[in-house]
This record gives sequence, structure tokens and C-alpha cells, in this order.
Amino acid sequence: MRTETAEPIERRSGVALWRQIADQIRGLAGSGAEGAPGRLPPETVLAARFGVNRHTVRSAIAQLVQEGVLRAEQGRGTFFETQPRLTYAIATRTRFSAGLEGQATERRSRLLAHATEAATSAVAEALALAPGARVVRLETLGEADGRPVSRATSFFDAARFAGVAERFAESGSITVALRTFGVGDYVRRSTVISARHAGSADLADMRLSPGAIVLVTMAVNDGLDGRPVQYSETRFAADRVELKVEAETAQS
Amino acid sequence: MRTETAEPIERRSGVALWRQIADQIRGLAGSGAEGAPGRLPPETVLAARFGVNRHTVRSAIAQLVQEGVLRAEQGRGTFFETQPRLTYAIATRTRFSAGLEGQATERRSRLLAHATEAATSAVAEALALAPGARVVRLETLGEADGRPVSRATSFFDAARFAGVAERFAESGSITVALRTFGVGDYVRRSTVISARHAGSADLADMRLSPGAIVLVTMAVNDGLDGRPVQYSETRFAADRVELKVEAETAQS
DNA sequence: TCTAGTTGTCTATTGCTATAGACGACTAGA
DNA sequence: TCTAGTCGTCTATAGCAATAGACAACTAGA
Repeated sequence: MRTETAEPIERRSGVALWRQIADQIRGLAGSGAEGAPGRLPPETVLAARFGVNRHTVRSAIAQLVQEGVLRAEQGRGTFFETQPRLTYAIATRTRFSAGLEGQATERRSRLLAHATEAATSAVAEALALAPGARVVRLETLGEADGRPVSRATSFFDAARFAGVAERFAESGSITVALRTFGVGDYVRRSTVISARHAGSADLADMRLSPGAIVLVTMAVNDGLDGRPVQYSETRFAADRVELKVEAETAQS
Repeated sequence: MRTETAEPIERRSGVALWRQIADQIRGLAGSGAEGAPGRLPPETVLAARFGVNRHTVRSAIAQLVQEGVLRAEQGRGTFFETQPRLTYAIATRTRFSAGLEGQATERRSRLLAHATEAATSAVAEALALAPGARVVRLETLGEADGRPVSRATSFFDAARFAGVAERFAESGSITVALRTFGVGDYVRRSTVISARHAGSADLADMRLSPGAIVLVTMAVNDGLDGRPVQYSETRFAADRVELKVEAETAQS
């Protein structure tokens, strides 16, 4: 691996040195594309490279071992547990599960919670409903090969899609659940992408470490009649996922 | 403003409490959409809400004052310096400068550095060049209303676009510079989006504080003949910018 | 079997982080 | 003018973060 690309460490920045080092090493792990992603340089070498004490490097490694990113073996060295970053495709006609085709052997979406409640103004506007209309909210967790990668909050018009939560829970697929309501297909109208530190709930659900970054997509899906069907905010673990926006060759 | 949405603070996480609080308040500032974005609650109230000492809150506020996010007035209160988050559109036929139309009165792109060098394997592949072919690398800084918002590294085939750096420096526009090479128009073929902590160079160039998050887009632009023209990696300051992917109505 | 290289553990010390309490300085409204 | 509310400054203390040095435990190869 090429670890010569060590970023300088910021002192007195409010972020502990061991955490900055851990973040850098974790970034290397996810980026793939190294020559030999197997082995981390010895602790003494890393300490010299980062300009810190060996114990500080050890704190960083200890954190990453607990996260499952590294595996330390006494006398031999410290090694990456290879978990390459997934690429998630975002395109007009992309289904949720289709985004990971061929990259993960097992792709699952699990319902964590659901509720029927009054729409906030933002949600009502996105779904073109009257202010305060009732909507179904779905909290779901996306997993690839048993590893949590995304956490979504979705909203549906409660009048039109009563019971969508139960049907999603059965099938594990939004597409299948919507089909039972006569929505044969839907397209992604617009997606706004931002990034922030993960909140405490996402931290727990996706088993992230404090300070982790999430990519946030806010999307509206329209049915083929042009009416909005679903509004969702999805948080992706940024160290496990990247998003890909493809140019579309033509309107099919 | 609605500050009831206070995330719990993580202790012993390697991130100082004052920094976690600062990050949350900064996030509120950028999100816009508050009732009255003007005033921050009193320090004593914030301390109680976050469950920390008032001095810890003061450390967070001091940091944000230095960043220009807040302004503290003795006896009166602490106020947001309103700087709403920009929305940057990503679509097949979007020009760089067009993404911010109507949101910033002044939009500039500045050349920081340029070099002609051998292409790395990733760059050569993206531009469909022979391995080791020579490419022009442009380091540019994007500013909106004098505020740095993005930092890009772009690559062009050196054989085809010799002198592109100078022409970009004159015009401040990639589109104009490419037109002088007979590339009338170009389209975005694919964009991969990820997020990470800002590196030290980006930190300095965009005047970010340590630990800041950047949205990273890696894009390939094709000329109308289908040949790749430009490969670029752009880092956007995540607390100042969000990205928007629009569905395209038809192929024009 | 020996040795070099590597990770694991221990003790001690220094400085930043966070807490706690008190009081001063300033503003706005009664 | 007074008072409540708010930000600014000071002192003191406990705990984590980081440094420093030493040595034990383990692995792989000579």
C-alpha cells in the first residue's frame, strides 16, 4: 500500500490526534486501489511519519481494531480487514436494490420502525399534499452482506398508500410494496446530496464510530403519471459507500 | 430558530465536546429554513440543553466567532452571520458556473496552479489515454461572492489541449478555454460522489476549520464526439454547498 | 537456536479538556 | 435609575490526551 500520502496532523484542533490518525487510516482502507492493501506499516514507522508518539498511533489502531477495519497480530504486524467501498448508482430509473448489483452478494433492506403522522411543511410540499396531510413514515436500514451501509427515512401519502409499511416489511422492497398499490414504476425526479457528521441514531443503527461522516440524499420519486409517490432522506456511511451519477443515454 | 433538535454529545470519542457543539451549531447556520435564524439561545440555556458546562459552550462559540459563523455582543446575545448554503446542480449538460445561477451575485473560478505531468493510471483510463501519457493538471478555486466554496483538480490531454491553463487563467472559464480548442460543447458522462474530512491543503485554500467535511465529485466530461475531454475531482465545503441531481426531461 | 522485527503492557509526567463557582461589564426595558 | 438578562474574565480542580522510556511476548527467517 502507499501510505506516503500522510496528511499533517492538526494539534489543538479539538480533535484528538489518535482520532485524526484513525480517520486517515480508515480512509486508506476504503479507497481500495492500493498496491498491497494487506499490511499496515509498523507502529514505529507510522509514529515517525505522523510525528507523534507510538502510543498515540496505538490508540488509533485500537479504535480501528474495535471497528473491524484492522486486525493486529502480535509479532507479525497489523493488517487491513478488506472491506472495499461500495459504489451506489443514482439515475432516473434506478431501483434502490439495483444500485449495488454485482458488488454485494447479499443486499437487504430492513424495516426499523414506521408511523403515520402529520406531514411537516417540507414533506407536504415534496409530495404535493395539503399542509398537515397525514403521511406514512418508514425508517429503514440498508445492509450489504450483513454490513449496514444506509439508513433511510421515507414518506408516503397515507391516504393513497395505507399499509405500505406492512407490505414493505413482507417483501423488503419498496418497488414490490408500491406495485400492490398500482404503482407499476417510478422515476427519481430530483436528488439533493449533502454531507454531515452522523447523528447519534445513525451512529448506533449503522454501527459507526463517533465523528463518522454520512452522505445524505434527499430524493423525490414520481410515478409514471408524474404524481410524487415517495419522499426520502437516506444517510449513507461515507466510509463504506460512494454515489455515482450516470449520464442517461436517452429517455426510454 | 428551532434548536430543540440537539443531538446528544459523545464523551470520550476523541472529539472535544466544544468541537462537537460547534459542529452542530454550524450545521444549523447552514441549513437555513429556521424560523428566525438570527439569534442563538443564551449560553446558559445551551449548556443545559447539551448537558455541559457553560465554559464548554463558550469554547464552541469562540471557535465559530473566529470562523465568522457567529457574532457575540456583550449584554445582548449571540447572533448568526447569515450565510445560507448554496445548491449546486449536477446534470448532464450543466456548465460549472451555471450551477449557482441566481444564488450568488458573483461567481468566480481562479487558477491556483498548473502543471504538465505524466498521467497516473486512473487519470489515463478516465481520459482514454495511453498509460503515462502527458496531461495538463489545473488546480482551481471556486468562489461565490468572494467566499471559497470549492477546490478542483482537473486533467486534460496535454497533446490536445496545450496551453489550456493560460487560456483558463485569462477567461476564468473552462467552457471558454475549451472553445478555443474547437470543443464547442461537452457533457458530463458520469460523476462519482463521496465525502471525507478535508485535507490540509483544502483546509487552507477554502479557509475551513480542522475537521471540516468536503463533498467530493469525480467527473468525466465528454466532447460531443464522445471523446473524453476533462477529468476532474472537485472538493466542495460541505457546510456551504449541497449538490442537486435533476432528472432530465429528454435528450436535447 | 538465535536474532531482528513487531505488537502488548507498564509506569511516570506534562498539558489540554471540561467542570465549578464567582463576579464584572454591558444592554434593554420597566 | 434600577433590574433582569446576557456575555466576558478569573481562579481552581479533576480527568483524559499525549509524550517518554523500558521491557515482555510473539513471529519469522537466518
